Amino acid sequence: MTMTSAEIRQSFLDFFASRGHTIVPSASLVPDDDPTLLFTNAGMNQFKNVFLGLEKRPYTRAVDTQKCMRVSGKHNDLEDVGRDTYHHTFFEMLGNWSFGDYYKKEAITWAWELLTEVWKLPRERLWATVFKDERGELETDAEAAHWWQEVTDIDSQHVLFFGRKDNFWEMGETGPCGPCSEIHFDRGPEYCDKQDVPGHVCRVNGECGRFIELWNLVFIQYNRDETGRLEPLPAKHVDTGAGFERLVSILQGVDSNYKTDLFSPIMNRIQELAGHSDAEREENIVAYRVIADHGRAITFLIGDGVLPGNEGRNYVLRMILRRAARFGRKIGFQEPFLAEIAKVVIEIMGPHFTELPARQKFILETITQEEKRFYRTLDAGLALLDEIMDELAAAGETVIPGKKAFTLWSERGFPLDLTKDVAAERGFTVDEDGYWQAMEEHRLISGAGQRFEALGESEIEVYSRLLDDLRQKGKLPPQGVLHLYDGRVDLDTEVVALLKDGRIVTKAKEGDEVEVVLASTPFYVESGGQVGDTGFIAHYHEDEGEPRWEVEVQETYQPLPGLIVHRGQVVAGTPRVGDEVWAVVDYERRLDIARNHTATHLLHSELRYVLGEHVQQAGSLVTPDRLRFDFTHSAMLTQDELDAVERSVNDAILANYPLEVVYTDYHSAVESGAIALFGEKYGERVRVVKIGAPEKPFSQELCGGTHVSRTSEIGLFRILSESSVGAGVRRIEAVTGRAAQRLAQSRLNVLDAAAAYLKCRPEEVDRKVLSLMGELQSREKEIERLQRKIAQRDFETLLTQVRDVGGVRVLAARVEATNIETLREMSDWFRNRMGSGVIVLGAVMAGKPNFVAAITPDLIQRGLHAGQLIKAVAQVVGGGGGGKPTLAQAGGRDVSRMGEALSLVPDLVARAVSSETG
RNA sequence: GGGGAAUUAGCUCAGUUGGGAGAGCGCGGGCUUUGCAAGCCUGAGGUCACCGGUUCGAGUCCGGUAUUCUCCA
Repeated sequence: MTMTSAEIRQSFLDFFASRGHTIVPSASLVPDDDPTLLFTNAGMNQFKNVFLGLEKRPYTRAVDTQKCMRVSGKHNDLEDVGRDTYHHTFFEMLGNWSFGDYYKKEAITWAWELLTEVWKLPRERLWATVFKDERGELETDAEAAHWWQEVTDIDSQHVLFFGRKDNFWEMGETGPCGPCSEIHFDRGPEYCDKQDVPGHVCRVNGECGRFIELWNLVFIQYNRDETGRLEPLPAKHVDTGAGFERLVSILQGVDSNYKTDLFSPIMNRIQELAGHSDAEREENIVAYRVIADHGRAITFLIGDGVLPGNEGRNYVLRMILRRAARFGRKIGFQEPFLAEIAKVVIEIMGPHFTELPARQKFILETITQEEKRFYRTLDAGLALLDEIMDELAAAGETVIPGKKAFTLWSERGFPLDLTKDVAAERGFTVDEDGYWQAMEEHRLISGAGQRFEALGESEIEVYSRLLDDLRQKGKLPPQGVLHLYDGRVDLDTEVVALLKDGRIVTKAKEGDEVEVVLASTPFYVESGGQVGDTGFIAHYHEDEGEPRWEVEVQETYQPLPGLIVHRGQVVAGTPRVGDEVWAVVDYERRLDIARNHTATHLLHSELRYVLGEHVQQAGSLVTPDRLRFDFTHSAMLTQDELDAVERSVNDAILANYPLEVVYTDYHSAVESGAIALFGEKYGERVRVVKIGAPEKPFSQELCGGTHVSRTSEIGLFRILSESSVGAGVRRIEAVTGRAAQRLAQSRLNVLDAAAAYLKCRPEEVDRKVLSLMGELQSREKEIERLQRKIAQRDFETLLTQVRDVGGVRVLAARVEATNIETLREMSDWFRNRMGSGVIVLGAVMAGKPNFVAAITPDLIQRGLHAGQLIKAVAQVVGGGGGGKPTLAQAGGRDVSRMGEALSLVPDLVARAVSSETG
């Protein structure tokens, strides 16, 4: 009786739960607070700070299945996915963890027990590896080897020793590390894919597919310092990882991950959609695998709040999605189909990863939208490719240069295989060598940019040591600084630490910039988009009205969980560690922030009501002055929509809904309909802010921020702007309360003033302005008409100055004109009237001389050229010019010599004409 | 983080050594038709993304910024 994948996952979690482990939910695929990492790529990511000793958890034993993505680097290459049966972009990593609790004995015992007794894998097919340094520098892991023999009934011949590459695990250049012990499974000789290689012998850590690694038990016992030395750790940890998909394939007895029940429903759905026979499915198996694998990846990524975009992780998502779409096209899909694949993924994985069904509509819409975008770029690329081929065909070529093909790819995202296909239809080929050469050049130029830079660890270490120290001395409770911001704005407490210029000090003096750590604090710490509080920390002596010392707090932040730091300036006295203080928040400012924050929730709720449930928060900023709310929506909001949203928010304010804050656990909160945000990390206990009647809340969100107690306190809500942040994300900025009142007042004052100037009622200002603008426009036209009339009159008198130069009618004159267009127009009249001739007109515009020269086409053949003519004229006034043979213009600097310049024209014409005849 | 491309009328886009800002669709008015689809005539609509530089002169050349697209890491 084979187990389903869901049963296997659950049995893993249950097995360790029954041995004192806390079942921990998978962390998001988007690592928070770790800029060195594009995606969560291993089970230990979320515990990294625990291993580093920077963070404490309420448990010492944990078990989980972690969502992981590997798209580049040593572990995986996107291009390989689909070619074999076991590489994936998205996968689950099962793990059990000990944080300074049990160690090698238990880890080995339980792993063996689970594999052989619960999952009933035959022990004769299991192998274990243990660390033995090939350089002899590090200690052999005799302890692990001992326990393998002692607590398991593994065949003693099946315990092997391997060196650093396979059995020593390090997190990075420095940090926690240690030996590991791997468990391998022998799938049998029929799985060997190297049988035709001479001299090949199947073995553990060999080249072939017969032995595969099932489970890695890492024993963290050292810390590697900057000099590369290994220091034994006081607390030893266990970090294990078992690739879930591979495990399922073994337990279900299939030879490919894609044949497990994690993938086969997806593969079947692809076949159904494509209308393929079984033979056709086998022919296109690589495409099937790619679509199935990538389908899972994109579903989970979007489920964790990643949107397709053009940089960083957003770009990776787009790349994976488009790769899947491309393979889909290859096997015959003509329109977006990936949402159908995602539906199956959600069906399979939804029961355990509940964020998927909760976000289903959004996930599917996002996928289809991006797929459509991709089809559009393909269309654009096709048009461009056609153009390129047209040009080549005209030149008698049939090979598309590699560089052109690469440009299609790098600028339009148009893939090479498609270029080849389309080219072949018209009998063209592609210079692939040139393509790869261009790709290499591009890679060198753009890939030379540095990688992500690691954060300054030293700063963190100062805080980390400080926090440990304060806890040990009992200055702070185990959970750290008490954060008592909820519902209060002041409290009495004690200074437990002071920092100046990043160093721990015992006192500070007036004027110093300091960081103050208090035993408890009423200051809200920047979080969830809400800015931190400002205010004062002051030390009073009994019965004295004035404080002995006072610090003006400008910023509060949390460098580590449990540690809250107030940064500010000492405005009076000398603060000392140990002083009793009164910490008080700037109340008015806190209230302004609360108004904006509550209004943000109302806005979120109304946007979903007005625009639809696809609206998801994509970011927010709440300050005392204004609020900014980013959300997913594909189109610009119309004025009607904005009006509707603004009106509904104000209606909700007027309804004077009460607010209620409740603490509950994450799952029941989400189940009762509370909105949780993408990419946010929530603990088990969450804070829910409900607006409206408690039994039927108007809005409920998981939120740690500060709020008003009834909506009417918000006052007025007014949208300032609506704009775009990126593809599919819009931004609304708005004000409330005092800021809205100030805005309304100043706007109305301006309106009143405008009405007074216009001598009309404020309600009529827009109409009045429109009619004035209309009038202004018609007057401008009238002026233009009159100017033309004057010009025409001047032109008539000019005609009397036409001279005959060698049989050519020539007119050179200075006129009054305010723009170059008038000069051109006059030259048109001249040409129309004379039929044949040369005209050069000059006028002063903005204090500088300008010229236009025009020559009728018949005279061009006699060697005349307006451009050359005017160049010579302009030289006299210190300028230059040029143009076409028939029409040219020029400018200069010296107004006083304009007459002289124009007087040259007859001679110049005469010379040009005579050189032609002579 | 880096490379490349794009940004011109409400929309889709032309604009080739720097020298008259254009087309199609859409919109307004008029004509034709029994009516409709349409056709004909005519009109309005532009800070050529923004800022700076070169030049007598910049949609066009150079530098920077913003936004969008795209590739590499």
